[in-house]
Amino acid sequence: MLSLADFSDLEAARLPIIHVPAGGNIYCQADRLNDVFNILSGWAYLYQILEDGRRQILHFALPGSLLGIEPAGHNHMNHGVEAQTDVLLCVIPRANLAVLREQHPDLNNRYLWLVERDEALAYDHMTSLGRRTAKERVAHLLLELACRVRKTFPLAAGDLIELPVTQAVMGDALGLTAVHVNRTLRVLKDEGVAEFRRQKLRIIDAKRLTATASVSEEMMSLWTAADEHRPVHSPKGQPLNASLPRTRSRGSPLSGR
Amino acid sequence: MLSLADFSDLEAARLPIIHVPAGGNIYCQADRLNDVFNILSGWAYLYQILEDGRRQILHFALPGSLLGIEPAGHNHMNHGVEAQTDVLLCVIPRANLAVLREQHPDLNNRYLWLVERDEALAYDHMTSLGRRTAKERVAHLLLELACRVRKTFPLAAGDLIELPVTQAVMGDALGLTAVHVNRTLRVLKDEGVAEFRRQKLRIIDAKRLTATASVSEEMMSLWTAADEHRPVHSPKGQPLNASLPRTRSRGSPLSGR
DNA sequence: CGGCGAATTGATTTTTTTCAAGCTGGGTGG
DNA sequence: CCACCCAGCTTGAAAAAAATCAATTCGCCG
Repeated sequence: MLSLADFSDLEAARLPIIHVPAGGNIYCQADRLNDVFNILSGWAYLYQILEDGRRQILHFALPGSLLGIEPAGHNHMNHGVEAQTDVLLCVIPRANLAVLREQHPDLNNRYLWLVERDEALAYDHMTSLGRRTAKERVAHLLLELACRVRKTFPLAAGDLIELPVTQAVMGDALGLTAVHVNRTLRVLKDEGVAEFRRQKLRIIDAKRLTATASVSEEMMSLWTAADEHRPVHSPKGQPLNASLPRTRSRGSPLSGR
Repeated sequence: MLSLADFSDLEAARLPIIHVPAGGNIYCQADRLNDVFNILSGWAYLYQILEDGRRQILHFALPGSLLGIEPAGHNHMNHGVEAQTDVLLCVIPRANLAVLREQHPDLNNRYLWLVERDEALAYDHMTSLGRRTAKERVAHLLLELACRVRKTFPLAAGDLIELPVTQAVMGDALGLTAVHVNRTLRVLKDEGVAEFRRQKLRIIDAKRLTATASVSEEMMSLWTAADEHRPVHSPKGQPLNASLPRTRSRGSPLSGR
C-alpha cells in the first residue's frame, strides 16, 4: 500500500502549493481525501454541519496546523474545513506522509503532538459549550484566539489584536446565535473588560477577561505553544514551505467526491 | 531522557496492573503523570471541572482506551479521569512507551489511531453540545454508547443494553441538568423510541432513534471500530494484558501532585 | 425497617433563541 | 464625488428551551 520511496528531503514528498480564497472549502464533510494539508498562511476553521444547516465550528486552524487527519479505516472526513481568510496550503499525499513519519521520528512526534494538542483544545471547547455561560464562552474564545495569535500570556492591556472572525462565526463556534454573541460582546464592553469591533479585539482589562472566561492559567500554555513544524533536516526553514504558489478556484479544490 | 532499553516484549515495559474501584479517580485534572494507562476492563470517563464545580464529561473510555495522553511540553493533564465502574489498568511509564513506539511501528500507528479516533469523537460531541437540542443530544449519546458496547450497527429492535451511566452523568456529558435529561428520556419513552431505566437501555425503534439523534450513518463507523490493541509480537493476546492484579484504594492512586 | 442514592414530577425563573426592523461603514459604479 | 449596496452589526419584543427550586417516590441494600 505504501510506496517505499525514500524522501531524503521533505520537499520531495509534497505536491505544489495551493491557494484557497477566503470563504472557499479546503475540503468538505464526508469527502474522501488522498492528501493532508499544512497551512502555510491564513486562517481556516473545522466544522460539522447537520442536515438542516445547523453548523458547529470545531477548531480554528492557524498557520502550522495540519488538516485532513482522520483515523485510519475511515474513508471520509467527519468534518469540513473552510478558509476564513485567503489560505496557502502545502499538500502532502497521505502515503508519502506515512513514509515520512517512519523515516523521521521527530516528524512523527511532531505530527503526534499536533493531534494531541488539537484534542486537548477540543476538550477545552467542549467544556465551554457544555458548561460555560454565554459571557464566559465569549470571553474564553476571545482569550484563546488572542493568545494563539500573540503566542504569549498575559496580554498587554490596551493591546489591539486582529482576529478575522465575524460574530456569526463566533456564534457557530460557541453554540450561540450571532445575536446573542452581539449582546454578550456589548456587556463585555460595558463592563470595561474587552472590546471587539470590526474584527479587532481590544484588551481593556486582561486580568478580568481571564476571570470572566473561568479559565485557569495552567490551561493556557496550550495556546502559546508554537504550531509550526521545523523541517527535520533543513536548518530552520519555513514550515514545510515551498516556492511555487499556484492558484485554485473556489470550492473544494482537492476533494474527490 | 529516554532509557534506551530494548523491550523485546511489551510485557517488560509495563508496571503491575492496578485496580481502581468505581467512583475513584484514575488521575485528576492538573496532575503530573509519569505513566499512561490502558483500560483492561471497566468504564471510566474523562472530565474537566471548573472552580465552582460545574463539570463537563468529555469522553467515555471503554476497555482498550489509552488514558493519560497529553501533548509533549505540558506537564499537567487538562482533564481528569474517574472510574465509572471498577476498572483494571495496565500502567506503562511514559518513557517506556516512547521507546516502544519507536521500536514497534505498528504500535506507534495504533497509538496514533487511538488519539485520532478520540479527537473525531470529541468533534461529534462538540456538535452535540453546541448545536443539537436536548432530545437530539440524549438520543445521540444513547446511540453512541450502545454502538460502542455492541460494536455493531444497526442495533436490533428490542435489544437491552447495559450502560453504566446515571442520568446525572449523562447530563454532565451533554451539557444539560440531570432533571432535563430525565424529562427528555421520558419523551423518548413516550414516543416509543427508546427506554432507559436502571442503567439499561432498551432500543424500541432503532431507525427512529437514529433519526432523532440527527446523525448520519457514515459517522457511526467510529463507534463500531475495535478499541483493543493486539500486541505486536504476541499471538492474539489480550490488550497489553497481564496476570498480577493488585488492588489500590480510592482516590488518585498514581498522581504525583 | 430504615437509609440513601437515584429518579421523577411540578411550578417558576433564567437564559437563549427567534423574529423583525433598522443601522453602519467600506466598496463600487456612474 | 455621490448614491447605493450589502454583509455584518445592533436593538427590541416575544417565544422557546433549559435551569432551578422543591418535593416526593423508587428500588436496593444492610
